Amino acid sequence: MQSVERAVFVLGVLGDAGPDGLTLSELSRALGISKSSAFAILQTLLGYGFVADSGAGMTRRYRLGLALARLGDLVVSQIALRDVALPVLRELATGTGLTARVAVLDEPFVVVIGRVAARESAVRFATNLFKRELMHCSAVGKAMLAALPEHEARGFLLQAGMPQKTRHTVTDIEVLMRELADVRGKGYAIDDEEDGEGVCCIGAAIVESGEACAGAISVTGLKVDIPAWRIHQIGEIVRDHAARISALLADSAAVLA
Amino acid sequence: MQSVERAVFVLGVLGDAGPDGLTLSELSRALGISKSSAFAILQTLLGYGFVADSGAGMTRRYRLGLALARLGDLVVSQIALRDVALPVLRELATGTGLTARVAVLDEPFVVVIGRVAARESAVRFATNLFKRELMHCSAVGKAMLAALPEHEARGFLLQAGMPQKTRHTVTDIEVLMRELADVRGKGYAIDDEEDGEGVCCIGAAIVESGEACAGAISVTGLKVDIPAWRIHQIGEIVRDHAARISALLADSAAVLA
DNA sequence: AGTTAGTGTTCGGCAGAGCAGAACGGCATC
DNA sequence: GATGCCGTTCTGCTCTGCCGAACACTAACT
Repeated sequence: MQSVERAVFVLGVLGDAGPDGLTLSELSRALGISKSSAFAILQTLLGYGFVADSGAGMTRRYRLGLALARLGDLVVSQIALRDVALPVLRELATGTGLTARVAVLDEPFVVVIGRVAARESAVRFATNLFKRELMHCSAVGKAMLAALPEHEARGFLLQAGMPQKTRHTVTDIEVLMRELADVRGKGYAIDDEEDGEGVCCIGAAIVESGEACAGAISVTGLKVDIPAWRIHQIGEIVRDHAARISALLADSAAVLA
Repeated sequence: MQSVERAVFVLGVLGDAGPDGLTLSELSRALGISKSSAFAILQTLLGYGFVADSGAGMTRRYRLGLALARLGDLVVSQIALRDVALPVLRELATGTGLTARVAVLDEPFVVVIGRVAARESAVRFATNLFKRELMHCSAVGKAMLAALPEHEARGFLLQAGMPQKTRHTVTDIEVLMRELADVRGKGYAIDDEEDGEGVCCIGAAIVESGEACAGAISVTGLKVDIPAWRIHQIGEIVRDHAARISALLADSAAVLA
């Protein structure tokens, strides 16, 4: 569906453009389509608030509209896991002094849906929320892969690919599958500078009442702040908090039933 | 642009449908279009994460996807006013014991972009964030209307209409314009059960360094908790907090320049 | 088991939606 | 005044995206 596809691209480009937005001509050039086509799409999206125009006379600029904020808020509020996990994450963050995060599966990717920064953390981990991230080089991703049936895990890795993000990234699928067996044994996964240089994460999966994997949590810190001897200790803490979230999730599901 | 319009409608009904989503047939009936058309649109949106499918074999269910959360988050983060206002709103909420909110103008409507609930508030004001609301029956709306040039204010009211939401709603434009003159004099606007029965709001506009109106803030409480003699006192507090936000906003703009 | 009503998915043919390109009217800057 | 570049409008051609029907399948009754 070409026309819808183009509309999606428009939103993507406007999103990257920042608060000042783009002019029609810039947009049409960025998309490689004619001005008139871009104009028609913009007018439609404008009518429903998906884009907004800074109506300053001529050389009007277009940016993302508030209707997207509304829909986005709706999506977030529909994720039961988020509300359940955030209070526990706060404890986890203060307990370990690290930044804590929750993520869910978005078919071949993981998406971080919540974050609690550590009070004392010197560094801000400004990872962008709600963005699709690769599974093979993050603690949440590997924790989920380990919790999934093996053929599904393989399928996701094949779909998304395993690009080398740092020199520590595991790019061989068989090596990773062996690591996942180890993760299953220990109950937590480690990302040792595999996504970002100098950054280390430890994560554990959340399982929905014996069923499928519902998500995962992790703590993030600088490699310097996480010496080898603390890893196992932190791993067990993360695993236990994940288990508590799993239990809470089962309870809240039971209330609804 | 019909095709894009339909895609927007798809997102709209999926949003209303809740976390469980809809099946393809339900969706096509709700939209009044053929199954095959709805299918094509869904496949396109699915590819970019705007919708997600609970891939359970047959009778697959579609719901809003996380890409919308990403874009929504982007939109929110692009609103400079929000970050500036929220700390001040916290003070306002604790100071008055009422729920505080920030809103911006979305051409003929207002949109609440932030909220700080009062600690002790017995009632939860679960007004939905980021939703377009009418200007003529809210404190933030009237505060903005008063801060705008009169012809613009009239234009917005005509575009959006002035439906009667409660028996206290002002539905006559001339009556409202006279009230706006009073608002300009006092520096704050009152919504006295004009939007919801028993609910009372007091708001003030935020002006961007002498320029156009950048937004507005308000406090919300039950009519019972806001006796007549407190209104003026609260109004002045709200006005002063709005002025502080205006000043902070000018500072942050100056830093960028 | 057989029937029926529901599902999601695919295919083809027709029509009109949406494409590009050119033309128009304003606002700048040179 | 001339020259770019802006957003917007128009027109005709073409290919997109529409619908209806057919298909594979599940689930619930009979």
